[in-house]
Amino acid sequence: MHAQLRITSPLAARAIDADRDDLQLIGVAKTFAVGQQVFGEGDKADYVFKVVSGAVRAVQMLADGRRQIAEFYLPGDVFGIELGGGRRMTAEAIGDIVLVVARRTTLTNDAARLWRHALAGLERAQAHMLTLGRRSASERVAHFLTDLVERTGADGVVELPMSRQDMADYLGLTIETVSRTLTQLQSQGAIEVRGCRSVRLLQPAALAELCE
Amino acid sequence: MHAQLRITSPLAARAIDADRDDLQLIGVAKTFAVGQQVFGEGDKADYVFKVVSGAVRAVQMLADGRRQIAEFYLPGDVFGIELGGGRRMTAEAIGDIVLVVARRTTLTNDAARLWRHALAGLERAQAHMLTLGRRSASERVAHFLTDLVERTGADGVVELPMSRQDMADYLGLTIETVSRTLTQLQSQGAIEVRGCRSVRLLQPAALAELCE
DNA sequence: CGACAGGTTGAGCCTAGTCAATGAATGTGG
DNA sequence: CCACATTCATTGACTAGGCTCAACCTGTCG
Repeated sequence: MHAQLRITSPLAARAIDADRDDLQLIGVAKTFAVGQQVFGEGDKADYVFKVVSGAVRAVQMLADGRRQIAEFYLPGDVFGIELGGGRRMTAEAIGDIVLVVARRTTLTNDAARLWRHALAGLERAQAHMLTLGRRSASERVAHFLTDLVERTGADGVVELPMSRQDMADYLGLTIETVSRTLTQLQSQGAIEVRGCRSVRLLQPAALAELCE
Repeated sequence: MHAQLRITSPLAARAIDADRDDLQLIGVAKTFAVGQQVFGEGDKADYVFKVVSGAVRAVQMLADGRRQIAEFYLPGDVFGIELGGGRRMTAEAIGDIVLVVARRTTLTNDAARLWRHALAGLERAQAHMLTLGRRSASERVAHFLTDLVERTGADGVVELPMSRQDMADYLGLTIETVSRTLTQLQSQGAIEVRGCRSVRLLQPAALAELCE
């Protein structure tokens, strides 16, 4: 169940992260196909990753199949920083992706550079707890879209890399509720759903209001 | 709204954390009264804290009064590690507490020691997301009690430092649901509620089953 | 073009929330 | 020490938001 982390193309150009100021992640590029596991729960946490292209989901499962997505990682995001005790999440590719992979040990001297990524992750997790614990379905969806457009959105258009099921499992809802909520937001004129993987925000202010 | 962090008793014995191996937190002891704010949302994040006695809640609020408690900090827990951009939480004393307070700058050279605390916090936050997103009321309460007894419980008795409202806001429920769930678990013989601040776990196995 | 996975819509149900009343515990002043 | 006030917890009746189950639709790809 462990995705092979052996570098598949040792001759590939050694990828040095372009965003040096952010994280001098010296590693190698690696490609994963749709649905492929980057790492699984219980694996040794020897590597740290940075998304180059595509999106990754961090998944937790209950025995009966209930699923919670803790986070989506988009291009530029660093993930996989953990204590030694083994992965507590499964990370899977949503669509085909390219990551930069670096040994954790390589970065030990460089730990300060990972510091902010770890703390940023904590902050996002805590913010998401508020959503999961206290927000209504429409607030959750509005928050999700607003967050995505801030992270990736060109001129208010969000290209959703993930399925409805992924959205639902991230937001603590069902696919039906996500779908109904999108329809409802559309009929209110707040968004335009143009194909199920693309949403345009027509009234960002209306959505922002739902966020607070 | 910012709790005074000026040290109130400069002559107090300089507290060097007993748990050296864990975190060499060299700071001063400081006392807070019931409900007193340790720090508030927006404050500068200049200090790091460790709980000596009592319990602390980390609170997030929405404009309309909805409240989410991201975490409870119990004796031994370190909290308040954040990026520079200001507190995103309010931390409040539950009952009278004693903390050890250390300047963040004091610990910069010592950052590696805070590393594991930050990552442990991230892990706890991610685990809690699963609870908030995907578990039923009885599963949430069972999880909460099991967690507490692991962290503090002597022989299966949990002394709850927090009110029902705090529990509800941590679990993403209402006080009524928390209360009803406790009653229900009691009538199932899983727990014994002995006064509203003390619970004895009679069938930890039954609770553990609800946790997975 | 047909098949299939993924998405939407509808009907009914159920869990947890809301509103309200009662009960227990804690604190204060006479 | 007791009476009272106040806050917190429990219980009940009812409501509602989101879930379940099921049918239908859409888009994608061979």
